[in-house]
Amino acid sequence: MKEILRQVMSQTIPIAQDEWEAFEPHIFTKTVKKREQLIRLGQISTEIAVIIKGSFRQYHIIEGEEKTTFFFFDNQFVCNYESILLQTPSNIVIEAMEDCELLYFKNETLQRLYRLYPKYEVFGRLIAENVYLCAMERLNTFLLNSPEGRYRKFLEHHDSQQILNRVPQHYIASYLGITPVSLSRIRARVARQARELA
Amino acid sequence: MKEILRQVMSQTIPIAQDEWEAFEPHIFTKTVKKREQLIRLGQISTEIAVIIKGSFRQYHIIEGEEKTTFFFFDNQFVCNYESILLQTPSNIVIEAMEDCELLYFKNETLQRLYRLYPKYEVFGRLIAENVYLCAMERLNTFLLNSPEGRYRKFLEHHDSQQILNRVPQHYIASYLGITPVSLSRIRARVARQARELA
DNA sequence: TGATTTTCTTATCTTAAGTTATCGTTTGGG
DNA sequence: CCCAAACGATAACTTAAGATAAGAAAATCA
Repeated sequence: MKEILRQVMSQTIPIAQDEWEAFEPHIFTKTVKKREQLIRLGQISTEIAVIIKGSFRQYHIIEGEEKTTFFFFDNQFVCNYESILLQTPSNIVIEAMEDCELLYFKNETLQRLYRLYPKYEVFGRLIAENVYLCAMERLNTFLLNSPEGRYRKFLEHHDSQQILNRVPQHYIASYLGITPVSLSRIRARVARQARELA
Repeated sequence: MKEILRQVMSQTIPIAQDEWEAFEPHIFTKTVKKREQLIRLGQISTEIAVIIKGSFRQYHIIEGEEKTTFFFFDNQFVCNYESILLQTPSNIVIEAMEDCELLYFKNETLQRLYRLYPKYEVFGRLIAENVYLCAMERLNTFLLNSPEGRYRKFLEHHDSQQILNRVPQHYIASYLGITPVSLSRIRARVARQARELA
């Protein structure tokens, strides 16, 4: 089971046996039931997890409203990266959308590995670089596309599978920075245009 | 002069004398005239620069239109981080808004330092983490605020000084993801509301 | 300096998103 | 199994942003 984490990590950089053995004992498992919160408001994050099974959404609470800003799926890391990096209280909630199984480890474990094995420092950098690239790609969809354009891109990117069928539509609307009503209209418009083409 | 780079770097992590001496000979200076391009479309980036004096804007070209997506000012790093990380041709232009003086070094120099001194690897990670946090903060203004809200935040954040007086307004509009006309209206609205309060 | 270009504002019109409400449908809990 | 709550589509209305154009002010430059 823990091997899954090693596999996920190996997507960025291969981990040697001795490096893995230093890490392995500090990896634990956890299950989170649907609607349970993995990250709570105001809590300083200390753990980094990988999703074995299930999915999460991240949301801000703005004037009493939940604004869904991110999704996490199988084989992805979940954590409040900002809270971990800055050691500040979380301004977001991360909540299970399905029953989930996780592997997790303490950030202090990672920090220790940074000092013991240069490889992990490289790993840490590659993760940060990767996460940056994702954030920029997302930011660009806002800078360069209209709401309808964002929805179309979203469809291309997450083609039917994963997200689309597992995530309530009003969460997706929030993710795209629009209201549920607006997304519903955009969907109708896009579907109509597709029909007219055929 | 090169000391400025050391100071900027020291904001993330202190650089020891021997570490600095390994780096220093590989730092060069460059001047860029207003409207000259530091990063060109399609070019694979190899250099990382720090602005001693002046400012740049970054833009995409979408259907013949320039969409300004970022600004760079004094004491900031300028580079096409994405192109450097992925070794892909640049899909953006970075252009001087004023006559600029720069320090710069080759990415390969940094890569070599990564291998020679663990400290630089840490530096690389901290930069990536930092840049990620900035991207997220920017993304959140789109997810959580309306165009008017984004303009208000922008005002708070860059309070009169720096940007506001050095940057043409239609670049700022683009940066906020709206048209120049729309920004002009928002400004009129905000100004009117401020007057009504007084 | 004078001419040209760029920049910003303003107005009009169009389009699309926000708001609120209604109505089936689905989901989930008791 | 039933009831309440959540969800999605749709409609009516309001609000604001996009597109286009015109004119004034500022910056550029020859």
